[in-house]
Amino acid sequence: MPRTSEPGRTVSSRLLELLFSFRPGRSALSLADLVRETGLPHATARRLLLELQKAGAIEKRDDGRFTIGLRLWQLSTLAPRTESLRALAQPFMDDLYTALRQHVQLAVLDDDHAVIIERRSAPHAVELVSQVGGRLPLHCSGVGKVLLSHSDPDYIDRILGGQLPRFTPHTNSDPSSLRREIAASRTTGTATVRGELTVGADSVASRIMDGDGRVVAALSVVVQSGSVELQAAIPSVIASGLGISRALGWTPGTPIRRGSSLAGH
Amino acid sequence: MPRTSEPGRTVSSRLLELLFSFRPGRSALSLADLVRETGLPHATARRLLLELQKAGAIEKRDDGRFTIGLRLWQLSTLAPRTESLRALAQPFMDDLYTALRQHVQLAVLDDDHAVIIERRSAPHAVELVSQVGGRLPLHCSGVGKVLLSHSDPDYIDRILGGQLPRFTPHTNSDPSSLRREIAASRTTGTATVRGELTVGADSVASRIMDGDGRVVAALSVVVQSGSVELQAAIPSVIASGLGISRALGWTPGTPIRRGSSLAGH
DNA sequence: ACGGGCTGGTCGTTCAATGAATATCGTCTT
DNA sequence: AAGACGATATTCATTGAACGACCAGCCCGT
Repeated sequence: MPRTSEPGRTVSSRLLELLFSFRPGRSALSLADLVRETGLPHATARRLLLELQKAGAIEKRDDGRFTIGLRLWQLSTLAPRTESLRALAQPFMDDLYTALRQHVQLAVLDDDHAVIIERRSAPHAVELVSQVGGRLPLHCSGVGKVLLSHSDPDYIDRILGGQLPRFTPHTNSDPSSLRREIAASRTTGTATVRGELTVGADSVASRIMDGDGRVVAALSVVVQSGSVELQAAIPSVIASGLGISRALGWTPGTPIRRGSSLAGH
Repeated sequence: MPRTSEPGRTVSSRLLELLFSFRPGRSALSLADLVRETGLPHATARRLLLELQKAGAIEKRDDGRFTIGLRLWQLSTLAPRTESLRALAQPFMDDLYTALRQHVQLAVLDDDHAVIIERRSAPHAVELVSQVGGRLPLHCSGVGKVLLSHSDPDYIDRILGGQLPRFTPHTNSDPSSLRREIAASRTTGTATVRGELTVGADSVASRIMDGDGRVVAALSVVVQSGSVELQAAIPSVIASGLGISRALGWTPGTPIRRGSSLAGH
């Protein structure tokens, strides 16, 4: 007797679950991998994967493993808040990188995390945890604090009231202390972290506004602890952030608004 | 009595059809737009769109229109032949751009087209038809000719035997003439086009090899007709292409193979 | 007030989706 | 060589999830 599956699971949900099984570090998955990941029966997974493949959403490599397809990548270039922002920000990031020779990151808010949408990487600088497309926690990353501090109060409450995992001994996981930091970040438009996410990595971030004054992104520089005086990097990050904001149509007179946090969940 | 729909159309196909309705220039679609585009009934389209939204594949803007979601963009960063290739190629493209101050494009082969996966754009250079994520025809673009010439003979036959649309009076749509060009391109590793795709735009392209000697991409420079002597740009494009190839693990001794054309269809 | 275009929601019918079972292939192990 | 294993393919009777006609608001411009 078939129909063993839990009800409420739609075809679409299974299809999307298969798609989103691909993660950084697990970007080439075999049928068996996907079955393990999703818990779907072989036959079901295979059928759905063939449909995904036919549409070009995924591709099958010579070794039988599946990878994300180029058609899906093309689709993703249509995502707002990435391609246009990236294109505008690139020259500024190049300049900032040239000036400092340190990691430069651009991130936006999504679903309780800061998502890195562009980076300039120094080959021999600190090793970083995440790559383009990766996610950073809001409470202990430079870009995260900046983005969080310019969100809705409700959203801030939810984040600070939830899990605040500690990544290093320096991670600040105290809600009231964080709340003070957030308040300060909202007035200055910047935030700094010292070894809170990765031991030996410090970061300074600054906000980026669109033409309506909404904080839509954050720009940061990550340096090895002690290699560069972080304070000295702040003005350049602020200036570059303002430059990108200007390119987005923002002018110094425009009042700065909280970003529409697109609250996840 | 429902069930009017043509049989053979699966849920998955409808879901993917909705997703792939998003195109450059049509990147924010309302429910009604998507219904028109796909021919699905309102209710069906809405149900599927809600599932896509729940999974984060698409997002709903304040005005009710749907756009590609950030989660989907994150997924796409896992696509092979894009992110890794882009990251490696970027410095070389920067250098080439600095040297020439002209459009620089990086493209790979997919489904009968050359797909642009990265670009450096000169603000005041020729207006180009396509953007990052866009597609170029194989028979009348620089990158297209290079990629085509390093494909399987069967694939070349299929392309040259199919439709060869003419975009300008200079478009070469004669199969036998194109075959000679392709053969030449295969020996030199480069190709030039003069106003074949866009009037007033000339282009020169060079191949890029991976560690196994497979031609996996093509690099091109696009200039306004007459503004720069195209011949003069060729050496720099070749050198940059070789630089990227070296970064991919290729060494001059490695024999050059036809790329695995991932034949569409 | 009215029509047209849009989004949001309901519900009985039915066919596409399901997954246990089986086949097949390649690769180790004994 | 035989057997065990893990993987990818393929089949098919059963059934509940997907379907879409229909209806209800809502916001326009007229």
